Amino acid sequence: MEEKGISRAVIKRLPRYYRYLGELLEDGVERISSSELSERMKVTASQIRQDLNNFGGFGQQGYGYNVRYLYTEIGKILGLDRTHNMIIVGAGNLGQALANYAAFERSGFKTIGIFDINPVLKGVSVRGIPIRMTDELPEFIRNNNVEIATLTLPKAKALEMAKLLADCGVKAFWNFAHTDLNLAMPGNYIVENVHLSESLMRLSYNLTRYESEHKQQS
Amino acid sequence: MEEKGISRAVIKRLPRYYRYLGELLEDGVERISSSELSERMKVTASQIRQDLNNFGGFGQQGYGYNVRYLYTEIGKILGLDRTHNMIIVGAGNLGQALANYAAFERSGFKTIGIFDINPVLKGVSVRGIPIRMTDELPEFIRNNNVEIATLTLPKAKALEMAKLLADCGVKAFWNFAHTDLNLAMPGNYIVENVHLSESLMRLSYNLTRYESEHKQQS
DNA sequence: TAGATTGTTAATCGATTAACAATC
DNA sequence: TAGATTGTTAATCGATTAACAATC
Repeated sequence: MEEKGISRAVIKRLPRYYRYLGELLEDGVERISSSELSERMKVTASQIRQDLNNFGGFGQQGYGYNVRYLYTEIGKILGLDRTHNMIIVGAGNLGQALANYAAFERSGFKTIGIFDINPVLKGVSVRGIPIRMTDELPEFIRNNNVEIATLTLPKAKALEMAKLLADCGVKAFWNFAHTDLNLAMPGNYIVENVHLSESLMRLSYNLTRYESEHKQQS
Repeated sequence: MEEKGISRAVIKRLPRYYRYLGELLEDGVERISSSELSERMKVTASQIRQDLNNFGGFGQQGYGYNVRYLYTEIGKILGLDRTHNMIIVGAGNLGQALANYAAFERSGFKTIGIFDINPVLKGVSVRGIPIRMTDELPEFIRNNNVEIATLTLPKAKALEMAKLLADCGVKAFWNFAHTDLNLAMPGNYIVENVHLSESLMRLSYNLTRYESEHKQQS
């Protein structure tokens, strides 16, 4: 099961396969063929088979794929077969919303700390987790196995904070700040950017096109 | 300036150009060449020129691009030259966090209503906007020009709600529910999915690969 | 065995990069 | 004018789809 040189496009699709397989599992479906799955997901059966075969032969000729097995295997590939300790840096609205979102925990992403610079928030609890001051970060990371740092702080402070965290040994960043952290970080780190405003702009682009095509409006 | 058949890949990059140009503008940079911009953004100059030329010749040979002009033009393409009225359906943590996020408003996305089914939230205000009950939605949409509906509600209720909103005339959906709304909606609608859990899984995938490559850990 | 469906190779398509003539 | 840099065509690269032999 040597995985190397898997294309970004394939990786991007994996979580979606995982979601669909989870739903099939909930529905009690035991087996599924690539063509059945392709119909549900609106992708080609060819693509499904190509994608999965990057990681190994999970199917069986003449039968298809066992849903539970495939679900489990994709889960392993995605690293969902174990717990990842996460901290949230920036306890504003978005940071607190993410901390409150229990579904991540079910997938193994455990929020073990929330940090902010605002002294007003000191000691305030979110889902049982007290908000700590950012100056406590180095010690906290030393005493806890922090794998992922979620950055929900203003762009101006995000890079500096990421560098500090990197120095403390954090390897992975889930970045909500409006900046390309991956380009600015010296060294080898995992950065996943979530740029909500860019998502909204794409929506706006498509809406604008749509409206100019259907201008039967008043 | 006929725009048609612009590839999804190009559209995905547009907001990023817009962001970088905005920063250049803030820094007082007047003109920039594709090669200078390519260095900052870590893409090829060729790609920048190709991308921009999908929409028109914004540059000048021997000079480059005027930052302010290009910024404005891309803004127009993205539909940021006017206001878009938005409602948020689902006033949980994420819905409230998005409502509180003032930066969207600066880009022209104006939250004019927040809705939930939970009677406890009735009348609670978020950034001056009272949370209304979802049964008021049809009338609200009739009386207000609602272009975009942000869906921050559980997956189980998202599709039903989207259909109701569509019937009321809402054309665009910013969907945070864990479901592929675009595939499930009958008819022609604009759907932009934000699947945070899938983003986190991609992070986890990359982290897992990274750790298995650097297993000098205890 | 016959039928079904995978795994995989080959063909196609689309997106990115390179090159350069046009032109400011 | 000479130098710079675009706009655009051509070449390359990578990703998707089609086809089919392998095999359950």
